Amino acid sequence: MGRAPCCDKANVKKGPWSPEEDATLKAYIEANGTGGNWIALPKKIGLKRCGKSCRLRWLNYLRPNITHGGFSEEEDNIICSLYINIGSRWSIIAAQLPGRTDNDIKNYWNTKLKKKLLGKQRKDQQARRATCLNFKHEMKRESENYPVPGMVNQESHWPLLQPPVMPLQARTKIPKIPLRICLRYYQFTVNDADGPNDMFQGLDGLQAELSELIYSNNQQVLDGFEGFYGTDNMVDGSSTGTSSVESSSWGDINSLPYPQTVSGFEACQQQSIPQVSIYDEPNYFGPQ
DNA sequence: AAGAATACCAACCGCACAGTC
DNA sequence: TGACTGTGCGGTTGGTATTCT
Repeated sequence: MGRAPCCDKANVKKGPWSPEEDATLKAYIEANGTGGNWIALPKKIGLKRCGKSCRLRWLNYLRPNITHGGFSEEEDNIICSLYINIGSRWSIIAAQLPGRTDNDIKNYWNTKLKKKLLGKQRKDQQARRATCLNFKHEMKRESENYPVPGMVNQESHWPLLQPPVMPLQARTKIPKIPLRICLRYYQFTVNDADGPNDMFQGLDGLQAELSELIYSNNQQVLDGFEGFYGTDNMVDGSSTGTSSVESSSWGDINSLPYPQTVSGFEACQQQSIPQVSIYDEPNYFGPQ
């Protein structure tokens, strides 16, 4: 037996909201608030709408101080960085952009930003490939002149080719990392990227938890890439499921799996990210 | 000018979580 | 402790607008 539906589907209107419905809902909420019960609200004000639909309409459209469209470069960078670090947690990303809704950001990402980044990523990758090839040729010449004893497989020493943007379809299969950890990791990798980081000092439990989650997460990220792009871009055996990531430790930040995945977005990372203090946001650091 | 293809975005759906009883 | 319920979230859908051929 499934869960009872939240409303009587047969007697509920669907589709676009009329200006009258908008006005009714807006007027009521502005005067009385939601009353803490969205399910009961439409009945109370005579709207033939599902409570969830009312909530969505209010949050995404009727709520004061909503900005639609016209995303700035700075907002692009914030979205990009947060997406890379915490994935499709749109509500969290929206919380960092005053006036933006999660739905807006989600739509913006899916329709524009993703394509924009993919285009840039392709360009960057081509450039990197060219640089890498030149470097290989030089090294080859060098090694012919000065062979390195004991170096069997030089391939493993070439710089990593950065994987492209994670396809959404693949990402959806990734288990969610707890919010508390996502946010701290975001702070850790983005806000503190420039200097020595002591965020995890005294947080051994969190560190271990994150390490484990990031690792398992990354395995699936890699699997996703493999499936989507083939194994050509995979490096040092990661396509077989035994990546170098396995030996990642927190002792060396460069060995973290996420920054490797992330670093293809230098363009984003190098932009100055505002020091958003997620910790100040009561919604996110309530009792966890 | 018209039909097809693509882009955009509002809204829906279903799941997970948290609170309550 | 487990069932029930409201809420929030994220993925997806479908209608409309715009661009392309």
